[in-house]
Amino acid sequence: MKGKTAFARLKEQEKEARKVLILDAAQRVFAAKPFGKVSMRDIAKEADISPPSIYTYFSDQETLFIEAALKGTQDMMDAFAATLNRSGDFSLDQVAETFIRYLTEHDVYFRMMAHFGLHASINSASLEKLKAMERSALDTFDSAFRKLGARGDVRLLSHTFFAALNGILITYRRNPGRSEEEALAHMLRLAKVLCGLFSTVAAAR
Amino acid sequence: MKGKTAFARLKEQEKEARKVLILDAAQRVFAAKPFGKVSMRDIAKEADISPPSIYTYFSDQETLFIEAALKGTQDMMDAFAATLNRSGDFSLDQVAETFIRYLTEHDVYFRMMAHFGLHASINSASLEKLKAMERSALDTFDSAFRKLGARGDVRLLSHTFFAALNGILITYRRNPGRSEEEALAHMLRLAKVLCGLFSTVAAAR
DNA sequence: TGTACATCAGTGAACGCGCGTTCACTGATGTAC
DNA sequence: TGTACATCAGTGAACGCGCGTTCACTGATGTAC
Repeated sequence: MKGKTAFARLKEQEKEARKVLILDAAQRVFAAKPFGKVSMRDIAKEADISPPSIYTYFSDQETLFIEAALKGTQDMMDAFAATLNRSGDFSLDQVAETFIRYLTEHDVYFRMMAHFGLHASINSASLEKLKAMERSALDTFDSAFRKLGARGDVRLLSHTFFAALNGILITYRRNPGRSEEEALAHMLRLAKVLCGLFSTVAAAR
Repeated sequence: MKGKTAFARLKEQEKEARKVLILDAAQRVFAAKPFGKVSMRDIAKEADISPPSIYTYFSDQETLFIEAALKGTQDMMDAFAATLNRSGDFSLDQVAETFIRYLTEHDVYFRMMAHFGLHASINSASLEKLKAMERSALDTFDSAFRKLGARGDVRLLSHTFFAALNGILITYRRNPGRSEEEALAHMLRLAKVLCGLFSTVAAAR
């Protein structure tokens, strides 16, 4: 009995590992083309398996896409937090700049989040994961505001700040006619303006 | 000769009118389903013509979609300006609230703009139109900031403000688990926070 | 250890579908004489 | 005014394609005795 369950557990782990391989392949495909143009065949090819194999691990396309997007977003938040920890600087300016830089460099994740924002249709388990990630980002902003001396309803400031950063990205990330560096420079400039506003007011509270 | 050109002109006008009918039908379809799921057959059906007929007026799908999105966005900006003019109130608060309310109620247009921001691939004539529209929105913000007493580089403030409002919309427009009214209320609350920040700083300059 | 059977990840081929677009044709309207 | 011809918006049917997904099968691995 015990041997059997151990064996079953091992098998499950293997299966889980192969799921992750497929999810990673999916993310590489998403990085290369718009969400709506990614096919099961694309992902299978990238993962080096046949298209039907995918159905051993995911019941259908939607499930795979949502899991991939969630994992991608989670990976992004982890990397974002790691970068901040490495720098040791949690000032509002630093957080904002890291956020903008990070999402500009890895814009797959930004497109994923934007996709959720635009066409949200998601089950409650996935939703909970997504909310948990947003919460962790907001916590980071909260502590930056507290450091600035803000008191009271810091969360509302964090919501606004988070939304504003997202807005800078969606509005100016693709600034046609300008180079990517110019677009990035513009976004960082706007983020600085934003930080200036928030700092003044947060400190004044 | 003169009769002939007059006739030709009339014909052209008719053709233009029928183009507009198709574009309007397209907009109604876009309002009902996500951008990526709209087909030529959908639009033909809505316009009450056969799918091949569309090709008399538009060379291909991409051309039709871009023209529809541009017309839609233009119509939106016109209606936005008209609403502001009707109220006669160009304060920052009023402009922001109208912007949020307008794009929440007619979210086709917001999705169109977001689509441009995400998957921008557009020719230079269309690009120029789009930029002109953005400029007109920014002008509105500029004058609101001037009214607040801001001097100097008002445009940078307008860019930031515009981006931040877009961000509030994309981040909280679809807040799953909350009703539409609650989402709207939250967005208006954040917009107020934003206006507070901008007002303080603009006035202090 | 050897053999018959069970399990199950993985596959090539195929199915049915909806898509953008083309084609050959129609039929209404305008033109020429 | 009547007739033969030209123009052109509009159409039903069809083409070719890529898609998500299913199916019957294979072949490797594990199990039972």
